[in-house]
Amino acid sequence: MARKAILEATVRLLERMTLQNLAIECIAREAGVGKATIYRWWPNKAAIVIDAFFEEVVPRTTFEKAPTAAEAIQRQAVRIMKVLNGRQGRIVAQIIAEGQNDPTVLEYFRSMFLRQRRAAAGEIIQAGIDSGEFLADLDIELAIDLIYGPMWYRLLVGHQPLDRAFAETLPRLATAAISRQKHATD
Amino acid sequence: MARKAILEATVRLLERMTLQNLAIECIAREAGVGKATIYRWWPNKAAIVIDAFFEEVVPRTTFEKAPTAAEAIQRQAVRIMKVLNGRQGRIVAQIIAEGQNDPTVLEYFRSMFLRQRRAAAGEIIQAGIDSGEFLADLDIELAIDLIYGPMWYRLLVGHQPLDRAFAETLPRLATAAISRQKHATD
Amino acid sequence: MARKAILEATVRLLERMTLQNLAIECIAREAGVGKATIYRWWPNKAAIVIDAFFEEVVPRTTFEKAPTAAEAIQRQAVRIMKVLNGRQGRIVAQIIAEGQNDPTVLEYFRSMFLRQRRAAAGEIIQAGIDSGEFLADLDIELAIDLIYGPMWYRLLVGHQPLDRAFAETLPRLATAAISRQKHATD
Amino acid sequence: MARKAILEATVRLLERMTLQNLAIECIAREAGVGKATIYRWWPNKAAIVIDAFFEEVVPRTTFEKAPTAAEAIQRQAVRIMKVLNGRQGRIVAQIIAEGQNDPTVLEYFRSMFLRQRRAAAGEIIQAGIDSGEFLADLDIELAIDLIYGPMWYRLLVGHQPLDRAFAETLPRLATAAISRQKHATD
DNA sequence: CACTAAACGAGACGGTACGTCGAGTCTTGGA
DNA sequence: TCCAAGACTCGACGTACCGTCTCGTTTAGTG
Repeated sequence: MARKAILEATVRLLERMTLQNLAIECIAREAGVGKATIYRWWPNKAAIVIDAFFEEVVPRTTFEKAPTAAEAIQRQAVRIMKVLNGRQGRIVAQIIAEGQNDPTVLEYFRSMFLRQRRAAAGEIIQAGIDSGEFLADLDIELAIDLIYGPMWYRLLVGHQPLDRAFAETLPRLATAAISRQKHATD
Repeated sequence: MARKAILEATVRLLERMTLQNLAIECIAREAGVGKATIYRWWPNKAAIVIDAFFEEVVPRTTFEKAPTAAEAIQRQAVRIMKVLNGRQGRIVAQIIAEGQNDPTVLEYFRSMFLRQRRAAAGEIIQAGIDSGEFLADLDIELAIDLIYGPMWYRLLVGHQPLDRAFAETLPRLATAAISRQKHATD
Repeated sequence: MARKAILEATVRLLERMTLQNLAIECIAREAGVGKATIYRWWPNKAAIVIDAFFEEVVPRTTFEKAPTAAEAIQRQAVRIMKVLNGRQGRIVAQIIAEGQNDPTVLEYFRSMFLRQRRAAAGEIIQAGIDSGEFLADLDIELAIDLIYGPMWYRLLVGHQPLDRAFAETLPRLATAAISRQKHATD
Repeated sequence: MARKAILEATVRLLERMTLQNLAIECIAREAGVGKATIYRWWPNKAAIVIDAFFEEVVPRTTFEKAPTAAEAIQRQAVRIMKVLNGRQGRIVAQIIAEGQNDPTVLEYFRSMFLRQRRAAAGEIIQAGIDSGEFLADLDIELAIDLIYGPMWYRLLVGHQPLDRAFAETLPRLATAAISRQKHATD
């Protein structure tokens, strides 16, 4: 099957070059495949990369059990940050970059990557609300953005590192913001 | 001066097309200028756009006086969000996108745009710390990211709108997280 | 039978496009046939066209009786010219064009189309020689070329039209050249 | 100048391959030139070949002085046939072939190659008419076709060789057809 | 009458070339 | 002397067909 060869070639090439420089002709050559075959199956470069990325690279990082919702979030955040901090983070960043010029890329990225993760995070937060740990009238979407937004910000703008200190302090502050205790004193 | 004609042409063209599609040949034609002249003055497309953007477009949005630091942040956040939500937001997003493939673009963007804004925000937060409004041991950089990160996240990933509700709730939650009161009950 | 569908599709397509533009994929689609089936039966495009052309289109124009050989030639020339002057002429021209790059096409064309016609013309001329109408030592092949060459020349090069005046004057001059004495003294 | 390199490369390549197989990419590579440069100056392959052919290859074969018009034609015919019989003949044949699918090619060919030659031949014939050697009411265009048509016919259809016998007998017969009286009856 | 083998449609596949676009460099002619 | 104008090489784009090659699926012909 050509599909597999193409995705593997893409992964191989992404280790050496950026998505921007990654020509479709390059993938075709590396995979030993005709360009037409690629265009038959994918509408654009980013779609290939997203497929390649998520079929072969991404570990399906999920939330693990934890005593409190805040604790679960904390652990997940550390794990996600580790991923974003490496080569995979660079790839995701470039997919988002590509998406700024092509809304379908962004949509594809959201549906392949973001949706599940945000849904999972949403469940944890909902559980926290139900247990009285988090604010009752919390906007869940906003809560998720509060936790993960700063990570993406640093990943994409690069003004500060995605280091261990950040990985630990950020979710602590963010979960504090949405906890009931804080609301009582507000 | 050719420089001015080029920047003006760039601004004019950016109203009609994306940074990605904006060819240097296009700018040269629009400005009535030789391509070589452009290359003499700027290393790449994004540099032109950043110059054009910040010389002619961006209003130097600053913090206004407010009774509390939280209040000042709140107002500034609303104002920034309005900018990001329009055409200028799309341009900034595309500059950041360009930056994913070229670190110098990102660095140029940070030094031209981000640095001052973050410094200004930092001063407000520092004032809040000094007045006892915010946590004494606060990591200022992280505090700034907590406030603005979610905005950039939504701007760049587009999973949720940058609407009025978001503009008001986000800074409230974020400043709550860094306020002393919350720390006391934690 | 697929063969018939293919030839009919070819004829149909040739009414709309040139042989050059006639893709085998096109024929396959139009005929509702797999490409492999076409390749099973014909070595190349021109072979299909020649078959299609001679099975379905060409009327087997033959010489009719006439009082003199010159007269027979005259009538046949007029009839042939009429054929060459229309769509069929264009197709033949394109077959010959195709033949410039593939000798087998040319050979196939000669054996399918030219041979019989030249043989028939040769018989008439031979009869004219035998009857003393034409020169005794006449090179028959050359005589045929003298009569038909100018027609093909105009068909293929298009510098002058294949009109009625040409159709009548050409064979008169040509047969005069090969007659023992000139007919009209002009 | 790129133009020269392109034409030279074309000539070089035509010694190894047919016009049909001659890809523009090939010419560009051989000439060390960008494809765009070729497209800037020529509308299609055949136009390049025609230019290349007539700038660098074709000797400007002209009529030489001769005692009679028939004699002048005879000599010129032999010379032309020599040219058509070799590699140059193959190239011209392929240009005409190309022309069957693109009228502009044919027109370009006529204006670059045919026009002058036919005009020169026309002058000789006119001189023959004026001197009383040829028929007074002769259609000159047709006369030219009568002489050269058979050559092109053989060149393009290949049913008979363009040999010495043909080269000598053809113009003799053809000029006889247009003479006021037959010379020798041979 | 069932079974097999061929011929078949559909279309994926690796290729080659197409004609276009823009990048970034280099040359020229007029102001 | 400077610079617009634009020619130049280069490389990738996305498309069109090429001719080859599986795939099932008809469809005959034979056993």
